[in-house]
Amino acid sequence: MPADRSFYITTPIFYPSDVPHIGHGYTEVAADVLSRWHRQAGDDTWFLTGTDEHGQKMLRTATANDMGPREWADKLVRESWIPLLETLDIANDDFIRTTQERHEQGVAAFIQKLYDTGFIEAGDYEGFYCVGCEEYKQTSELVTGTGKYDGELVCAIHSIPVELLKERNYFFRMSRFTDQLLALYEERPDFVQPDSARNEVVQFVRQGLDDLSISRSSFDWGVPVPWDPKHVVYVWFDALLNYVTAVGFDGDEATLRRRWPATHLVGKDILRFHAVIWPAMLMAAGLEVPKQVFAHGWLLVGGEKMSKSKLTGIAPHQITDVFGSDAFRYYFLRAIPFGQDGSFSWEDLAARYQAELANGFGNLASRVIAMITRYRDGAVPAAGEPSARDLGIRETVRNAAVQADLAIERMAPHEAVAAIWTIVEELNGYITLEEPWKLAKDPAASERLDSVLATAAEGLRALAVLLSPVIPKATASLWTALGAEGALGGLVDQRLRAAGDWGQLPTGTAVTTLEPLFPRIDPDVLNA
RNA sequence: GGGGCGGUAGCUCAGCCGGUCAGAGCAGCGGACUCAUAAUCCGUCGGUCACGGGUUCAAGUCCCGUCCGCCCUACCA
Repeated sequence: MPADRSFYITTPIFYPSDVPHIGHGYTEVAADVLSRWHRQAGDDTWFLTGTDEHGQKMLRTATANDMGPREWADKLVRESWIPLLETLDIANDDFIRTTQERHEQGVAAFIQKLYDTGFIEAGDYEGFYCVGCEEYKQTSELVTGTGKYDGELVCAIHSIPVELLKERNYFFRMSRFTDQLLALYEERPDFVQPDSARNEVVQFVRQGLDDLSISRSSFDWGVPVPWDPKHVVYVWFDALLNYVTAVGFDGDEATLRRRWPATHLVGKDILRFHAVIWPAMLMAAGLEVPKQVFAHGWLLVGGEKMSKSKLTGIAPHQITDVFGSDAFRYYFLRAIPFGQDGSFSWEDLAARYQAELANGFGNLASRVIAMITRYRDGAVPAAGEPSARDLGIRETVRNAAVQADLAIERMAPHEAVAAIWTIVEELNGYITLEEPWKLAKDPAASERLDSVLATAAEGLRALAVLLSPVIPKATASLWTALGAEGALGGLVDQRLRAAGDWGQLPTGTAVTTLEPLFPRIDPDVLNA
């Protein structure tokens, strides 16, 4: 694989009026780990996230809060969304807001291009419109209201009355792309993943696509339609374009060529926008479709999809305040097969923190550093002729590195972590079998003790590198304690695809005190 | 109503094209050990694989039906 291959990954851009919960956090963390891995592997990596700030709903919540929409968005981004990224230790390369000039200008150029080439035409649209959904509803999507709205037609989702509107709108001729899209799904089975998501999309498109109304004239919070400024661009059509406007669409061809196409991480609920509408838009514009649209699962709390209305919503800081950002990152990537729904519970989180991070990895680091300090004055000794067991450890490390990289390649970070964790398990077993504390009492076993400690230290070196995309803070501490920076350079500069190569930590490297990487959590805190 | 995905040990889940597939981790229990965050290592208990039929020499594994759950349809990642 060429070292300079491009890897461009995106999260959905979030709607600022939402309150950040662990579902948003999960998406961010997944994208972050994948991008950190690729970046550290030497790929030309770009990780984009951001916010979706246009639309009628945004305008109304801003008005309700006595603010202008832009001012309102600024406040939410500053107070909620940027802090979310900091809470989770997210290393995104860019943060796009749909109210930025670079985006609005790109949207205008894109829609003008489609208009000029006949993919957008004017049409009349009349229908029931739900303000909450920001979209027109079919009558089958409406129910008869009760209580305050007794007898009125109300939206089935929001339970508020719909408005009968007639608009002279502009339509995107999406229906023309039905066959091309089906061919795309057929030719590139990986375009939509996992398979369950792909099946849903294919079934949906087979029923045939309608044209899509992509402008609104009843309010003005959005990107003006260039040839008819009384209209603004429909918020989804606007929002999807962030993925290209952020990397140079319309103006910076070199950057666009360098980054695009992207891997899109999305939640299952917005799969259609990304797997149907978005590629159709790109086809119309003559741009490449995305590399992949990957729908991850929902977090289930108490067996049900996490929900604000059911009070099962959990704010990311509730977890990081107790366990730290590394634990959040590790837990969600390790415990949930990427692409499937996953159960979250505090009990499971606490159990894995204790068993895997504290007792497994953290304690391993502590015991190795402690023994090198105690038996060899803190200097990593030189290994002698390797025993079969020593060679076994080397093999474990090599395999783990290879398997982890392959797993990341197929969007299976949970498998990558599991592969890396075999090193933790093997190394703990190795130390128990070799009993270095006994070797230390026997002068004749001195050389063997050197080998055992050197093997363990080198194993830690590999672990620090391989785990750095997942638990960057703990691995940075370990890297420092190993004294590796002087000889090998910074942790994030270590090449992941070479992490399994044996013998990188030099003899004589001075280790230093290591505070517990994952200290035990006071049970009283957990029960609080 | 239409579509998708599930129902396997107390818990979370592996089990691809049918033939050691009845498994893993955690929890529980017993033992070893002491370098380490009362950590580690070894052993062990534990399931009529939702239910009822069917195909087959052979079915968690395929087919039909039933029940239950979740999701999409109907923009909370």
